Amino acid sequence: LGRIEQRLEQALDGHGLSIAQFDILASLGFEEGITQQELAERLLVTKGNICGMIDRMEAGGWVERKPDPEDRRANRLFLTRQGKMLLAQAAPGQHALIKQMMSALAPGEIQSLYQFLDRLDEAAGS
Amino acid sequence: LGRIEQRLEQALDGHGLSIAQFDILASLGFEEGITQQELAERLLVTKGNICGMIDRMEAGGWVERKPDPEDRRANRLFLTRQGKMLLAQAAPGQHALIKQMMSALAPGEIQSLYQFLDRLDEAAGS
DNA sequence: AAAGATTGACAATTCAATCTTG
DNA sequence: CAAGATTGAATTGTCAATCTTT
Repeated sequence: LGRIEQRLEQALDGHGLSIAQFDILASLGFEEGITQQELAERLLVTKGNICGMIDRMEAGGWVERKPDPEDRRANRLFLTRQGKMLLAQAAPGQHALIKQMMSALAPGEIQSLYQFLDRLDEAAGS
Repeated sequence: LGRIEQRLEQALDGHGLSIAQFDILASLGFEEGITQQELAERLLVTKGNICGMIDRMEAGGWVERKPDPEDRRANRLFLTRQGKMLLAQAAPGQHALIKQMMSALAPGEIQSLYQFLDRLDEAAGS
């Protein structure tokens, strides 16, 4: 399974992005203005991890923390114009790659694959 | 797929082992006396990673570096008695878990699953 | 006290550079 | 020079502790 990740990684490398960074850009592209805590839940990582990731990506000029006007504890996260441009450039390649790799399986096979993985995951949760 | 790894991780946690450490113990249990470079190839990680892992595991008293008598550049890796005991304690639980999770699929389904994953991996390698 | 964020210490990983030996 | 190992910096991740705000 490593080659799949490697391929996605390699495609992002041309844009100067890691997979983790792309995931954050894509998440914020889908719903802007969420808090760091919410982003951590979406991506199934810890608050501490998100905090560090956002630190670097804010320094890189791709995302912005804006104070929540109604809760002074919280930051709301937004893409900068640069971040939106970068996402627009990188996302099509990722989607194309996934589509291309998925085309190695027939639609019914994809469904079976997901079902098998779900059942394995289910068996693990006990 | 995260729950599967989590479950294996959790079972190892009781023995004070991480998955990466267990992989090294299991590798050396299977073929002792290999070099760090060889171990890196088996586990598909870098020499630098193995070097650090062995540093910590040697400090923990689980593995030993012994100088290769015929090539003064190389270290040969061995399990200590403690390492062998730890592996003997931890391995059955891992095997049982994998067997249990795999039992969620019929034999033919397992074969199909591997075939699908192989084909995805194949499609990625281009 | 609980929630949101930050920080610090550590593990595991990569890569590039270096040192020693062959 | 190439091979084996080590080291240093960087990223991504965890967890626990802390600080501010609710």
